[in-house]
Amino acid sequence: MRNLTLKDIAIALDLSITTVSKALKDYPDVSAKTKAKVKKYAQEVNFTPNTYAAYLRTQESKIIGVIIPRLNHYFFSSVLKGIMKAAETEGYMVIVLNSEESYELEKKQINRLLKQNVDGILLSIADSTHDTTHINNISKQNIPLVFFDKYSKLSECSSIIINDQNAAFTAVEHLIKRGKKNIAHLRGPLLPQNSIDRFLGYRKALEQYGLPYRKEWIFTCQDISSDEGYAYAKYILEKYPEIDAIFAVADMPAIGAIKYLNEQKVAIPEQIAVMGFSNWEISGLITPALSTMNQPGESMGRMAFELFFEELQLRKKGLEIKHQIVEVDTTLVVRDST
Amino acid sequence: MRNLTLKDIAIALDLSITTVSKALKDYPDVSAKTKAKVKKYAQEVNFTPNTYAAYLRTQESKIIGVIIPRLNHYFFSSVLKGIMKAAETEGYMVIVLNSEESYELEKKQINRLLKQNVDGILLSIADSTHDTTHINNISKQNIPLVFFDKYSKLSECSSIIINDQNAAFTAVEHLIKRGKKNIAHLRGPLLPQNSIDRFLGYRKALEQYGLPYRKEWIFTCQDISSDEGYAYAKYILEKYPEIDAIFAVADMPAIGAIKYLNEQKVAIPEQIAVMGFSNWEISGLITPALSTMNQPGESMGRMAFELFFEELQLRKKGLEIKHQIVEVDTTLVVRDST
DNA sequence: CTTGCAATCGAAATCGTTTTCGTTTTTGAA
DNA sequence: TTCAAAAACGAAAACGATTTCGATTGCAAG
Repeated sequence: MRNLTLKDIAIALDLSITTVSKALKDYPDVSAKTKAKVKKYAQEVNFTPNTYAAYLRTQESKIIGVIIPRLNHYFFSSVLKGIMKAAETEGYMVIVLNSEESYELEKKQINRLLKQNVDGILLSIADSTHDTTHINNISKQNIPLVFFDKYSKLSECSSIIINDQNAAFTAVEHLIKRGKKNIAHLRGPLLPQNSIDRFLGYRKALEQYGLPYRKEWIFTCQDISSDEGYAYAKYILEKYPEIDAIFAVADMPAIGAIKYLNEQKVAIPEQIAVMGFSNWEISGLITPALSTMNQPGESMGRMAFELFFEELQLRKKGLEIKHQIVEVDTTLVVRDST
Repeated sequence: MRNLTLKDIAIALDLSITTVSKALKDYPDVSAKTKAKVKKYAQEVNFTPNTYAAYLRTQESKIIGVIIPRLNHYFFSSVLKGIMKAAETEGYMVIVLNSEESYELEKKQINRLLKQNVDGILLSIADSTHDTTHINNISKQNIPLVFFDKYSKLSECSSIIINDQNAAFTAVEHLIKRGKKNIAHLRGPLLPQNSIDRFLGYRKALEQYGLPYRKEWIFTCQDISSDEGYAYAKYILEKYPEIDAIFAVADMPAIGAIKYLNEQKVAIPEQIAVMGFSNWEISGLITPALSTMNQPGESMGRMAFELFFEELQLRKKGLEIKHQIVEVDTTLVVRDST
């Protein structure tokens, strides 16, 4: 039982393939009567045109590609969910690829998508990506590219991001307002822009409130893992007992830190407050519940798709494409850890 | 800069399209010299055949579809990761769709994939799926279907699953060996087989160790959420203070229960032990760390793809297809909550 | 009864690859 | 030198949809 074709319908209704095709696409040179007949029949037999065959003429695959740096990761899978939901409403399929935060793999996955002739690429760049020539290849193939969350300032294209610096500022400001004066920062890797911006927001808050910035209180989480948070909390407690708050680049290291502090029966937030970033589902469920900055993954995903879709329409109409950089609001979520 | 075609190569090397195509596919009626020349050039210009055009002849899209009931869910996104990695090694792309545990949406997504002419479908059925006619449509289209984790006994096809009943038995047995005698069960919804089997495993363990089975100690988590675990823990503490252990159908309800017990300063595991199921990344990070049954998501994903791939090879060769049901081992992970 | 003009319809080319089958070239033996 | 067989290549037809452009029909005006 294979899928039906235009030919099947044409034979059944004693029409030409051409007329059937045109009737279904509301061409003006098909009579209303014929259109109705064809549409009714197509509906009955549940006909939809073969997308691969259509691609050959239209060069539109109705498939987009999404490259994600981490898959089993609450924030990114939320974004993915938003992308998929939005894509569905416009009849697009989503091919998902994983870069595993690796520059090499990211390059490879981009090439795979270009070879696949997807209609667009949604990308969150890997932590280890240090140049963007592979990304610029996408523009050469003339297909829309949209960044979400992790972007590159070197490539000019539409992006859906948060203001990491402001969000980090708000987070650290919150710790300061809680009376904390010696605030450590578990920062992310050195390359990605969001990791840099969060660090800058942290430093700006210290400055603005007249607190000293101490380089040795910055700890780099290469993998942004809970293990690193755990290990750094141990180190902090032993080496810098004066530290009274930790601002982590993400929820995972924060949760790792809390894990260690709990084991050592350190009072949270009284002795050490802990602040995360992203608002993972789990962050409200640990004890004490983690204060964090909420980053609306699903709606970021939806908007990423919409940016792609708008750009595609402009391209189809041959209009000038104006890249949009959309900043989504983050919100402070105060729980028990601060 | 569009992608190159066979025609471009043919012109460049002054050959026919036919010969180029055959050279690249190692047909015997092309001379070794020509083959070498064509392959070298194709390599240089980084040629790969257009998959959509190839589909038209071969009816192979080199795309598979995966339908997942929940996306931002550690276990399922781990499975997805495994599927994608395996697919990549065989040159397959993966279209991901979300059923949101909804029967209606699952039906719709299956139809979308059939219309897309994917080469196979990997499916974990939704909790609310109560009949399987939509699933049987897949076999009618004659494309391979593989279940992972949540399967249906009504549809005969290859599956990669765990032995939920045995795993649940092991979990409850562990609680009993810890000296617990009044064990409640936060079960999953009524329909899905895994939820039923875990319940049966629970009951079997009670029986085998001579503990009474009490119907009122079974609590149903419709959404398998932490909120439900939280609420049931409250209810249990108030209504059945004699209960000394909780076995949850999944980690999330278990974590919710622990959240409440922590708030009430209930000693875990002394007063009440808590056992989860799945071994989410987070379950080792909460306090107290959650004991659970490990369910190897990523390798289940890999194996699901392999089952699809094997079946595809058999179909291509016209051989008889034998459906395989593969049971993956689960392991008891003992942490601090039991 | 023509002629002109809409209104409808359909033939055919096209997209890029695969594959069948026929054509040309080469080779080796007579 | 000739001829048959083997080796190497290419023409052309598919796959299914889209779209251009030409063909047909119907109808009203001249």
